[in-house]
Amino acid sequence: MALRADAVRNRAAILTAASEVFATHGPNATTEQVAQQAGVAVGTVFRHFPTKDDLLVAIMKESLARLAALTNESTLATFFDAVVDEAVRTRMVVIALGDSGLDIGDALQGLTDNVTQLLDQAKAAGEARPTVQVDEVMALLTAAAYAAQQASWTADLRQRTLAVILRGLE
Amino acid sequence: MALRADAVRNRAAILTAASEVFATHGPNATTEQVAQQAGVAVGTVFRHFPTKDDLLVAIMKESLARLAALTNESTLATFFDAVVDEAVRTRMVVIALGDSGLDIGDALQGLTDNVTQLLDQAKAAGEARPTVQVDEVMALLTAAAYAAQQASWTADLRQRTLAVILRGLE
DNA sequence: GAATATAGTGAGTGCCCACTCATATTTCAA
DNA sequence: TTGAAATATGAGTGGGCACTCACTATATTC
Repeated sequence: MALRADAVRNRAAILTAASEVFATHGPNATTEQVAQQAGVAVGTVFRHFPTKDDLLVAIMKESLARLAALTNESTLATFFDAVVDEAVRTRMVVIALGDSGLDIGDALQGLTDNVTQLLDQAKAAGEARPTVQVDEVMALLTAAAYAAQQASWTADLRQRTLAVILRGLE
Repeated sequence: MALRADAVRNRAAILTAASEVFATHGPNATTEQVAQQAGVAVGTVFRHFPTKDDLLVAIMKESLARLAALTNESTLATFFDAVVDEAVRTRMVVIALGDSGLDIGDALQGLTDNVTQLLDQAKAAGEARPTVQVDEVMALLTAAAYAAQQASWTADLRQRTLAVILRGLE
């Protein structure tokens, strides 16, 4: 057998709790806080994720996977929106897309692959000029995600800022 | 009199040291590291800047002031470049432009004022459409500064990414 | 060149937090 | 049902780091 029933349950609870706690208090939130939110002792958290960084990596990968899954049903424009949404909600993608020193290379690569397809479609639809490369798009996604974190961002400012970027890609 | 000669000297040394240390090791660098780099004891650092945050605020303000001074001799395009430069060099502007919880509101306001003028000039020169507002520009500056921090950014990627943003403003 | 205020020193203090481990509890196979 | 393997528990440990303070050193004033 693989994993005891309670272990499965707790692992899930910890991941959920970690998402909420880190989203609310940022990556400096305590492992203790996560444990409490999950209704579990600290030791349990560390059994499942030997390191706080492991926990961070886990939820960042979840986040990236969620975004990668979205590319199927998105245009470049709606995807930018989705990334910003996710960034605001989880506060983690930003670090993920960015340079965090954490090892999420593979998940990032997966996302990049999907964005490449999205970009190709956009080019075909005349929404992106042919000379645009994926790395620019990834860079702009990171940038948008980060900037969107500002407390001062209204829905309006967000819309206008993304509009500038999208117009720039055309 | 205001400040003893050695105090003036040390204060300057501490600021310089702090810039270097934080630029190299990020904002989590130790106050002890700063002291060493400045050739001074920790106590001295704390005499001048009662809090580590005070020190961070001080060098961020320097950075922002440096940028504000640049707006006179810049176009919108060269200013974007300058901001990215400063971001890469100091690693601090990013936090400054962003939402750090630190109190730099006034310095940010000063910068915003200058950028407003820059934007007006750009509009007059036909380099920015009249509907663009300053807050978008500030947001895009923040975004660019952050994205530029990625280790993976080559000069080429940077040029292409900024080009997209600038084209979007037109 | 004292006298006094001002500044510098750095070992020490307390706090926070990631991580451990001896012990208690739960699951599950037989 | 039972017992051994897997998990959970949470008080404790260690280390890092911001910040202090009793004391020493230096600058300035007259």
